[in-house]
Amino acid sequence: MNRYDHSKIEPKWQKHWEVKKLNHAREDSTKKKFYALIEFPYPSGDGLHVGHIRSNTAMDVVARKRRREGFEVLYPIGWDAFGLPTENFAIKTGIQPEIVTKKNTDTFRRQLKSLGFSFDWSREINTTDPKYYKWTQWIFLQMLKKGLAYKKKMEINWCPKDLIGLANEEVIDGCCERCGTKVEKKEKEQWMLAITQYADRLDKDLDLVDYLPRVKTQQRNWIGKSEGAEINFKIVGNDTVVKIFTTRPDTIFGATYIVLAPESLYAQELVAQAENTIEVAQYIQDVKSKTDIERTSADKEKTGVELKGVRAISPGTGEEIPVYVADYVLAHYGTGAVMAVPAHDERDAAFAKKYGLPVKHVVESLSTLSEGPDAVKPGLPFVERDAAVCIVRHWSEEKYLMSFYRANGWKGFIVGGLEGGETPAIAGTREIHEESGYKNARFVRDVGVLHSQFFHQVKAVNRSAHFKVAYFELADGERDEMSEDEKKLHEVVWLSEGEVEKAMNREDIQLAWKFFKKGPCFTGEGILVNSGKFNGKNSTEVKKEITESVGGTWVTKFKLRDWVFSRQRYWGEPIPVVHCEQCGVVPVPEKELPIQLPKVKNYKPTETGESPLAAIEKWVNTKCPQCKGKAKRETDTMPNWAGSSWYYLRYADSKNKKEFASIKNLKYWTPVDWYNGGMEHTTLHLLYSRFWHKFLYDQGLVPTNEPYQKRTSHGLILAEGGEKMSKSKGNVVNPDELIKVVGADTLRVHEMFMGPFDQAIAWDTNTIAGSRRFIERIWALHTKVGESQNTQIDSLMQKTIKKVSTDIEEMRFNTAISALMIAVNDLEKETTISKENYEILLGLVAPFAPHVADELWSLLKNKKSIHLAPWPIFDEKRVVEGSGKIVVQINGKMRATFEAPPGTGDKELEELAKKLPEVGKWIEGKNIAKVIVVKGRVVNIVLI
RNA sequence: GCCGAAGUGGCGGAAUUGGUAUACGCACACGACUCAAAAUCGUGCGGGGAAACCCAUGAGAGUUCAAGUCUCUCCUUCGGCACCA
Repeated sequence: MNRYDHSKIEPKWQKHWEVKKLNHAREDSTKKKFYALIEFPYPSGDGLHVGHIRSNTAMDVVARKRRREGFEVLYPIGWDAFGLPTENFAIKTGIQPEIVTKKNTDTFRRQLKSLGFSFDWSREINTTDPKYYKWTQWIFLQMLKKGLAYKKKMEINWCPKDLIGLANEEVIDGCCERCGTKVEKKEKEQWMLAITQYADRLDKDLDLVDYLPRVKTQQRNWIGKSEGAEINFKIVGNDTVVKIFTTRPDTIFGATYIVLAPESLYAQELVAQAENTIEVAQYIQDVKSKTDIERTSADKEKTGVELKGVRAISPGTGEEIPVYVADYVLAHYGTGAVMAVPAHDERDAAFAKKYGLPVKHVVESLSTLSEGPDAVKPGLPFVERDAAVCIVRHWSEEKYLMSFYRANGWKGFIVGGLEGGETPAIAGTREIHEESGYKNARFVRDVGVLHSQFFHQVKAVNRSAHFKVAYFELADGERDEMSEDEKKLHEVVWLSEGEVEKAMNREDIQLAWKFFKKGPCFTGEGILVNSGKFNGKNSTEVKKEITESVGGTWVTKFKLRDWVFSRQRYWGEPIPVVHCEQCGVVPVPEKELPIQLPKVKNYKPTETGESPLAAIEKWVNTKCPQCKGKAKRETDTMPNWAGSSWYYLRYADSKNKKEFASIKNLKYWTPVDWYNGGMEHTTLHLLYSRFWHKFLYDQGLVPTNEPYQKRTSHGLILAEGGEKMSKSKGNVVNPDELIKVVGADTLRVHEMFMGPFDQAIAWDTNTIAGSRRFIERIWALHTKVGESQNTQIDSLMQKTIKKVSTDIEEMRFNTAISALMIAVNDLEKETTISKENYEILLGLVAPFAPHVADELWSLLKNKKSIHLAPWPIFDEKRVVEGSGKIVVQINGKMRATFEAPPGTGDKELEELAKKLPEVGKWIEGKNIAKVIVVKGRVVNIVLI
């Protein structure tokens, strides 16, 4: 056999591995286990995507390496087969989803097998198999039992033309994806899962697992934990109390009104008490009829309406303040009501500005310089001083007067002390004249107040300055000469807005400018004022104290919302409950599971928006398990996230008829050691399955707190133009064709070599030739195997073992292949290669190109598969120290290289370097300041 | 707006973690083989320059004997979240 023919080799070895059950995982093994997992595919009609191949190959490489390292490896596969595309296909064609699913999974199975993935096919699962979804339903019942599943009225997206409820992803720009009709909102009772009860643990336990940092942060942001205070605001004249949530209880003395979310219970309750009930009710109605996009679009102007005659008592000041209903407050977060502090919250500021509401400042900024010559000197006392900061506009141009102080390099505005209770208007006018000579400055307005602590170099004291920022305009350019003293201290310049922003080099001055340009809304930490007994204190430090003083409580809130678990669809797991006229919602007894999907003729939802199951009377009408009276089955089905929330557990014991998986098997296999999947699943699937797992853990049904020990993510493969691959764009790459032409091994190698595994990359069919050549070269090398002794080659192969081994662990597959290519290039130059070195090469290539590796391995008269051979072990003793090439730098620039035996002393290297002619011409007649020698690598000669 | 990742040849991308920038592959050019082509093999391949050398890792500063790598500022691109009080 001489020619490399992938079309013969690949099916041959695939069959061989299957017959020998090479990839079957055994839980009775005495070996240490390793559970490798990829996200099981949705078997779409498009067939396998090159993206699937990328992540499957990656974990296949890891799994194959682990087996050879002596682990008992579970690398399973199955089908996440419930879902919309199949159902929509059924609606359109009338073909049963089961039949479509069967056809699609057959295609996927054939394709995956043709790629030689080392899946344990004996554990194959399918979420649409009643033997599987029996347990999905069973887990739901356990949640129902524990009160984690409940019903709630929710709004769904409703297409009035297709008469169908739409998932969010089916709504494009507020319109139905398929018919373009504007989507309406419709209220429906929906099943919910209380994932929020696990919010804190889902956040905290991220500390226990080894996930990609970006996965962790994305989950943390999604969960959105934040701490704050709940504080009651009494409504004047009756018993109503509005509880608000705030993370800034320290600003409570600045609350000038409160705001209720339109959908909140508070709004519903208080609308009747308002003098303008009709107006408010109309506003609430208007908000409801808006689409999500209209409501949340980027920088939409805030709207709202006052509840006239309704007043709340601010618990800090005891003052009566107005009550508004406005859609910038969300009903589902916090308590659905907020106190508005326009002085210290940007949103409240915008709203207050629009509706002319009062602004009360209660926190003043305090910046303390801690770096540079003006940094506060510890130990020195502070000298307090009131001062005006003067922002001065040019008389004819859009320019502002800045003052550059010579002593400390401070670039700011003209500052002058306020003597004996002066106003900034008076003091400012005087100081502008004194410091710049300009005579006709006119005070326009106060801008804001801020405090600053720094070391005053001229006065040699720590200064605690209270800056009152004021805005002036010059009437004309009339000016006196600046005094010599002033000229020594600073110079004044006119700068445009952009130049001002670039020039300012102190935090306090930047804030002064921000107040001037954008209004004095200050959202930072600072000193309290106008806050009764809390005046002068640090705003952050007294948060809890203030909360307590107004009778509030300190609480933790989450952005995460409960999971809407109902779908008004056919192709999903039926929710296993019945609705009894007598007993209400009754769970189906566990022994009656699974509740199977009945066969139907029409897969379209009913006109009332219920799932098509509602039309199957024989199925719907049933008896109540409790009272045996008339009852109707729940016709909602589960979302396709349900089956995928626990599938990794089923793999541990996929044939079990008594339990979803035996605890014995779970104890052996779980947690999943390494789970690779897409970033797009970070906040849904990954979080949902962590939630289910924790629930099962709490019931004692699984042995671990977390399902996945390690989580990594692959980058997407895009079409050649860089867009997403999609059937509609016609840019999908067909793997069958590629496998036929270049072979599975080449395709696998190519996908690993394309680029960094975790980054998105555009497909490029042209470059695949390089991967094919690589394999052909490995093939050709087998004719060179013979007697050979070459320590250089031995060393190279040892280094390659090390590089490939660590690169696989870090998922740097592209550089692993690159190292193998380098090895092949060097081996090609030899006339003979030792069997040992060739076997090392094959051993390292095997996880990437398993078929050709096994074929060549057998040509070397090995009886057992290469995939049963131990993973090559790096032997440091056989590594020959590098050739001893030393780089000579002059002032850090490479000028020459020379050879020196490894272990040459530093001094000797220096002397050798100096003797080189290329070096001599640089150092001749120059003084050498010093010479730096990096052991065995660099000699850097530094000239003066 | 906030959070995260990244900017290196014609292209995909390397760089022992601060020590020869452009490994490996693709494309391209030339040569060998061939009647010819493909395949294969060999050589070359960041820019400027005859050369000595000089310039180059998004831009600008800084630290260092030495910076793609560290620090700061800015620009661009891609992801995620988006009125979360």
